[in-house]
Amino acid sequence: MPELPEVETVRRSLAGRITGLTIEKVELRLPKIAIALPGTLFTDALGGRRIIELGRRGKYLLLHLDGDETLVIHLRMTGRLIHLRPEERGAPEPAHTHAVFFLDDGSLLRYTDVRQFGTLTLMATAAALQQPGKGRLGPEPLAEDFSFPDFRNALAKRKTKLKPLLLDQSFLAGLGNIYADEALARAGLHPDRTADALDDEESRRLYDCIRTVLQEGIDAKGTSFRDYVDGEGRKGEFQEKLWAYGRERNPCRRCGGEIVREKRAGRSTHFCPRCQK
DNA sequence: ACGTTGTCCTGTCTGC
DNA sequence: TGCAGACAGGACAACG
Repeated sequence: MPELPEVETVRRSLAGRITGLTIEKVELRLPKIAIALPGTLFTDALGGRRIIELGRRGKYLLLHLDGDETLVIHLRMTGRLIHLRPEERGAPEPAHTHAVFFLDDGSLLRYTDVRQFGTLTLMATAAALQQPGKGRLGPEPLAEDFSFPDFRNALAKRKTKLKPLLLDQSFLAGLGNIYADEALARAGLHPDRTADALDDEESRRLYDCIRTVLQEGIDAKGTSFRDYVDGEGRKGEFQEKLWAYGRERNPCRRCGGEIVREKRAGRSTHFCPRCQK
């Protein structure tokens, strides 16, 4: 599941390969995944556009194009964006390839998605930077201006439990099920704790652990628990460093207690009942 | 404001 | 072994 560290890794792996190239043609095999500006055809709108820069906001990958428009890509769970150099473009096309971008250096960008949940949306760059999805996005957890006092104040305003709160993209952008569980595990906080009941020290731990776990995820080039690979088709390594996610019935790395997996808000939630209080 | 459920989708796993 | 059903989940809508 591409979360912030995975999307950032895709961004970095693609940036050096496709920045500055022009999209000559797009083949869209599954039209429902693509959304263009009203009254325009997605494939027509992208042809001839130059890729200026690759950005990211939360879990959204942003391909900034000339003409002040941006292709907003959300990979959801199983989306993949793989770049093939000119000499690699004969490689067999994977199943579930929904869009192919032909670039002017002879290379290809293939978009595949088994579950068809991901989306490609073309919109004005200003709109993409402000709000790439339907709802408002919360702060970027790794940005310099994401301060502890702000986070502490935001926590104090919310009566909801930590697990659903961390998954709420309007509260904080970029955490998904894996990194939410990891941040809570590292912070030693129970997923059912109520946000406004955290004291200063606990809030500080959560703030620090969210940032640490995301940065370590990026450093390890993402978590390849099931499907995820970067823009060059490479798996990440953070799955080897997880404390909680996917480790049910295994010993807690901090206290040796048994990690459990229980449903919270419809999602599997992994934690150590002994040391996450 | 908060919590839950349903929707989308298909590959993989589980149970009989 | 084969098949049916459950499960995985990010964003969003709808409802209580």
